[in-house]
Amino acid sequence: MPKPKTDKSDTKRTRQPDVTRRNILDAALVEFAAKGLSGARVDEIAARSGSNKRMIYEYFGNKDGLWLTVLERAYERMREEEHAIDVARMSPVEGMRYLMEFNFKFCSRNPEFIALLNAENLHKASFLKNSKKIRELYTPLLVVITDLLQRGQREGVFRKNVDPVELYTTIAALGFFYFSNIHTLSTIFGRNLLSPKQQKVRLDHSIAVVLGYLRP
Amino acid sequence: MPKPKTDKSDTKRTRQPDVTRRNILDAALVEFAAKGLSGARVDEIAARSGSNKRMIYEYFGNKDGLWLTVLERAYERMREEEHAIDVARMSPVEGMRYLMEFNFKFCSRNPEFIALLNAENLHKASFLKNSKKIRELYTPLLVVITDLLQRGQREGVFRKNVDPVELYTTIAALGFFYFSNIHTLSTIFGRNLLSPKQQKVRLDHSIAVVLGYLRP
DNA sequence: GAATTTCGTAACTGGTCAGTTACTTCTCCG
DNA sequence: CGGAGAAGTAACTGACCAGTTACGAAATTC
Repeated sequence: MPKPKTDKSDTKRTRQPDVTRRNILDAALVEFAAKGLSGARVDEIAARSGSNKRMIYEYFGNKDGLWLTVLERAYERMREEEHAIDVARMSPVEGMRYLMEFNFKFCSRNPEFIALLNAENLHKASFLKNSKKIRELYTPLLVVITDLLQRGQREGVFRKNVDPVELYTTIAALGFFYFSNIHTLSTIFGRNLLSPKQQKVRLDHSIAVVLGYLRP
Repeated sequence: MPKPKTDKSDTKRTRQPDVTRRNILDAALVEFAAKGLSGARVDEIAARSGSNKRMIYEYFGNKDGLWLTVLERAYERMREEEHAIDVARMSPVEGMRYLMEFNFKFCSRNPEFIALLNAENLHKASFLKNSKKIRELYTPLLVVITDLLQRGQREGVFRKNVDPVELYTTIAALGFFYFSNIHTLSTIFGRNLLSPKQQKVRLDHSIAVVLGYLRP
């Protein structure tokens, strides 16, 4: 037995500070999203990350620092995905439809993002307000919407005098709210709103609302 | 001095279990809304209520029991306010406009309700699901919307084939989301969305979206 | 007005948890 | 190699907190 190196799984055991860092952030995202800031347990995050408490405090200072980093990272990810959107070649109506679908499905496949935002709003966005990165994350979706609106108005397929920020908020609301409140809504309506079928119904309706509104 | 009765403020000091109960619930609403379930402190609730811990455990069993009661009470209040709505004499368009305004302003003036619902959704509505009262609280707003839709369709001022549940969800979303995410949105947009001016802009836009969609 | 029940107070208990520390083990680099 | 420093471990600390208890004070009832 010259070099057993490690008893653990056969992952290579070289130094990878950035991998460890990422593992911690991944674990923290899950834990924070499931239990909120005060409900989350640092020990649990350490265990789940495969790393340990000491590293968490080494990299992130304290629980709050970890929270802020997780939050910023979640926004960054969303921004990255949004950047990949290209509706320049689509017709305004087509583009708007695509945009709403993207937003809706993003919410559907990122429930942790929803939970994180809700928790941050509970704290009156006090962490986000102190973030240095926050100014960069003005969402690109807004730019795309503005462009679509202008083209649609020029072509006469959209009504005039639509404020892009308001429309953006409306689109965000139509996606976000459904998933944010999906458990209480499911309980009250006695339906499982998480089912793909119900999700499709909801998305179709949302698109119909916005496109119906945008008619000249 | 025949009967000084109490050294405290001149509130009467007779036995009033229901008043004490209500005071506790009021205090709990504030604390829970501000800090969530796990963040809230029972000691703080006891202090704020003017009563004490012992009474809390006497009336509500434990922290979770208190949470559920607070939640049910919040829903009941909403239902009561909704019951007072009477749009029977309004035109469909007028009625719909009034309904959206009511919903929006209810969210505006009940931020604790918003916070409570978000916290409950974080817990996957596990408390609400176990509530015996839950079946009663199918919101009356839904009935009113159904009626308005039918009348509007008969009169030819609303489009056909609108699902009342979907429209209800949309209206709820347009009010709820804005206030639920008001802190992160304010931070990202760099505006104070809590200001009455911004609120009016938002409400007007929301109404325009729904009425615009409903056009035949 | 005594007995009984309700209400209030404050100290206590047992457990939890964020953050620290002392110490060991591994990895990297010259 | 071998030394320096990074990564890992686990025990520890001190604060906090949900829930309990023991006891006293007040109020209702008969």
